[in-house]
Amino acid sequence: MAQEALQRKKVHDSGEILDHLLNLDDQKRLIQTQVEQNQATLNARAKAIGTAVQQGQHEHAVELKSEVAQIKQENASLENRLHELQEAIQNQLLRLPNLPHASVPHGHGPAENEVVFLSDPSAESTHRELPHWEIAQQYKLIDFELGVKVTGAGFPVYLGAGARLQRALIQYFLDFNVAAGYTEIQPPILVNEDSGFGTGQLPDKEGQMYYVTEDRLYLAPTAEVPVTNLYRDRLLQENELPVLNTAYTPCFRREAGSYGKDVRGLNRLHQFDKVEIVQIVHPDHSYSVLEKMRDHVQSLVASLGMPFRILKLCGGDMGFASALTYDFEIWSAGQGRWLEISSVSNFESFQTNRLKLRFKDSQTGRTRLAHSLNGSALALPRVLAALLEFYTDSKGIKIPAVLQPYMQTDFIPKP
RNA sequence: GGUGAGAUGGGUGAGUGGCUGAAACCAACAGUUUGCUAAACUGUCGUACGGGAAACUGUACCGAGGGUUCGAAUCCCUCUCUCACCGCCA
Repeated sequence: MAQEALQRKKVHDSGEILDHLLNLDDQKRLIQTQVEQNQATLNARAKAIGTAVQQGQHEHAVELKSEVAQIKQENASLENRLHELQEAIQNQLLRLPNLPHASVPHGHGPAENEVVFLSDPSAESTHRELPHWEIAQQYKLIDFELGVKVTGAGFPVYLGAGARLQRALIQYFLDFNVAAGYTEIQPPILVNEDSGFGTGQLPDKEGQMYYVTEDRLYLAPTAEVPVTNLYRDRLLQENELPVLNTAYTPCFRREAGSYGKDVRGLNRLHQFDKVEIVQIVHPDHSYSVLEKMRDHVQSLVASLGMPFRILKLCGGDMGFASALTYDFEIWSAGQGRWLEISSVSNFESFQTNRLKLRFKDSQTGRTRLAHSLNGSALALPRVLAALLEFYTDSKGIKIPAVLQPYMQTDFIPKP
């Protein structure tokens, strides 16, 4: 069953890996039993020596000591082997992706994703003259060249109304999330190695993250990492669930090896802004919560008034840690293509297992792993791209109604 | 960067070699009692892994890793982190 599920996530040698794991586990158990039996004997002997010495039976004590020495020696090599096996199992396990939910479509890539919502059947026939990078230049909203000078490609500089538009989007998104019950968080943007493992970026995405060698810290690729890790090593009471957090952070991605028109303008950046929502919930409710998060993001995207669609990702296109993912794509009217602006996922216990994030089940009294979910609400650059393309006409840029209070205007006239 | 102190269960916090998986208190849970709430009383109450159908039982864990010892939360070494004071600084 696990093998079939793994194959859906494009783990081709899943059979081998699982056989190997099961084999390792059998060996481990066998040796663990032996080691523990020996240790039980040692513990008993230690006690016996104690009483023997107290009662002045020194010869008996000496006898016992030599016996202990022998068992210890025997156990040393067994323990070494046990540690080796445990490490091997851990390494294998860390490299195994989360299993997809039963409803996840089969498939290898974007072509097999399932469109589950389309805001407007004629979306793809919506065309505008200019791509956003030309609008941004004309209106002096973004200067890509300046960013290259200061840092490098993929680090745009937002200017004037462009900068204000960024701030308006961030604030609107945060306010929208807070109104839905999310608590706003301002987390650190640099995270340590443990946090990277906690949410599953490590070891899977080593090399995708910027790394500060001097202090051994990673630049967060998404607020998901610091915000979810807030709850690492926590044992929550059941009544503390669900946890709803939202956070705005810049996000940093190295994204090596990408080039061409797919990455022009705001399509793909090394630094970008994103407002994230994170929930930590009772495992029995995580899928109904996922649907609620999907609805929440849907109404947020819809409020911007542009064509968009929702995809249920197929196994091959899903992330390492996810069990079920909905992607939101907005129509880029100037480029004639869909752009991903949000990804909403249920990670089930994949992250919480690594995080040791548990709660006390009030019915059974047992500790159980919570489930974690997150989603973008929303990622800025492609929203801005689509917005500029969709709302610009020969006279200027119309500001969508929901952003007008933050922009303090409804229109940016053509210069 | 310098100096000093520290790291124990959900929390506070005792514990300097065997009687400590760990006192006490708080929180939590179950029950008793008073009409509800509150209070009081009684009891339960760490985690992981192994064995067992289960009752239960074995092992490990007192920041992490090593060492001394028959025996380590307790002694020694290394590392990490936290706190305080000083220096520097938005």
